[in-house]
Amino acid sequence: MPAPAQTSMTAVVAAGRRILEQEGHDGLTMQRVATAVGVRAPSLYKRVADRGDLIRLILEDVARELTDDLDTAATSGEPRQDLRALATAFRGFAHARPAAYALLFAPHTAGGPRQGTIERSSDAVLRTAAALAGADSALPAARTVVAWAHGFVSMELAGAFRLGGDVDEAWEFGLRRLTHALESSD
Amino acid sequence: MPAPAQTSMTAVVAAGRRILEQEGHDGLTMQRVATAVGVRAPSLYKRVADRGDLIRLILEDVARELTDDLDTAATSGEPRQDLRALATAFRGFAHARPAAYALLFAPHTAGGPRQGTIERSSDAVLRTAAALAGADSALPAARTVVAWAHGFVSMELAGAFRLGGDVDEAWEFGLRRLTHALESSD
DNA sequence: ACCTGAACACCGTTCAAGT
DNA sequence: ACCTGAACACCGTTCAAGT
Repeated sequence: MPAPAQTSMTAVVAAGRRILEQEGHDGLTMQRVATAVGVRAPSLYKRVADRGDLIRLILEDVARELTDDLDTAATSGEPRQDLRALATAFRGFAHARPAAYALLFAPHTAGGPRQGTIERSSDAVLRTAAALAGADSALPAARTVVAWAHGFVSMELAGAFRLGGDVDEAWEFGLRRLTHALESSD
Repeated sequence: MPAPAQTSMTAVVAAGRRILEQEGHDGLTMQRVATAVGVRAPSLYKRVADRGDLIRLILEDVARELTDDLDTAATSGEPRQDLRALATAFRGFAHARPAAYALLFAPHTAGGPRQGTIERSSDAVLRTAAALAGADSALPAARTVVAWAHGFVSMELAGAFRLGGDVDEAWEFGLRRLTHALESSD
């Protein structure tokens, strides 16, 4: 006689995301997730392989959301404006979901996101980089701007800017100079 | 009758660094450190307050080492060459000690490095940034280049560059363009 | 088919007892 | 003064037993 399902993979992942953001990576325990969806911890193993698998599923979910934000942002058709919109959306996402963001760029113990997820998330940035720096330099140009944006935001979130000064001003400075740097040929 | 000391804070921190690099952050357990220095786990609490404190001590040690590397690198007096040397030293450190590097830029649960450590580590980059971008823009310019370098290296170490292409070429591209971008006034 | 309690092998940390 | 075993409150995970 089958026992009725009390939860679902979708609910488990959603609860995981909520707990990740509220309690941090270390607070994301199987027991807490289980309680949140109304079962005991062992039952979670009917939905996910293990904690690493749950984290990977959360990761895919977060990546999809960031990709949607970026795709929505880069629509002006004017490359410099698109780059600014992409950077702003990127930073906004990180500020709104710091723990999810950190997870996205953390070294992945178990495989990380699937290749398709990576490609889809890179698309808008690559298009804008190509428009600014030329098709031949699109990949290194995209890597330069993403490296800058990720480095800036992750240092900001980690509290690494501790010499005073205006952090927003440094962001604007970097964005302005980088935009210019990608445009100019060397 | 005092029991003879079997270890020291210095030895505990050194063992911690070795284990961190070999076993990763999660493998850095009190039990493993204790075994490495020849005592049982409870004895470590005579040397460090708790695991967070041990991590903070390791962090200070790692920061001092990176700072020394950077100070040694930026000595040519020619700003563009110094920037290249700083970037190369920074990336080299991260490649040689990936786990220590990740710790350095991770959000710090317990306080993080002391302010003096931060200031000393920023010095060489700030001087070079001032020489390139002018004293008024030194801080945002330094933040831009460190954000780029950290973002690049951390993505590289996390395996986030998964669209093929030459990663070294992207590093060179970014360094060249950024150097130029910091020099040009806006 | 899914859920559960019990169990196992780990953690970090505390503390009384030894020397 | 430092070291130790025992203990506590947690983890993730497995599994036999329930429905």
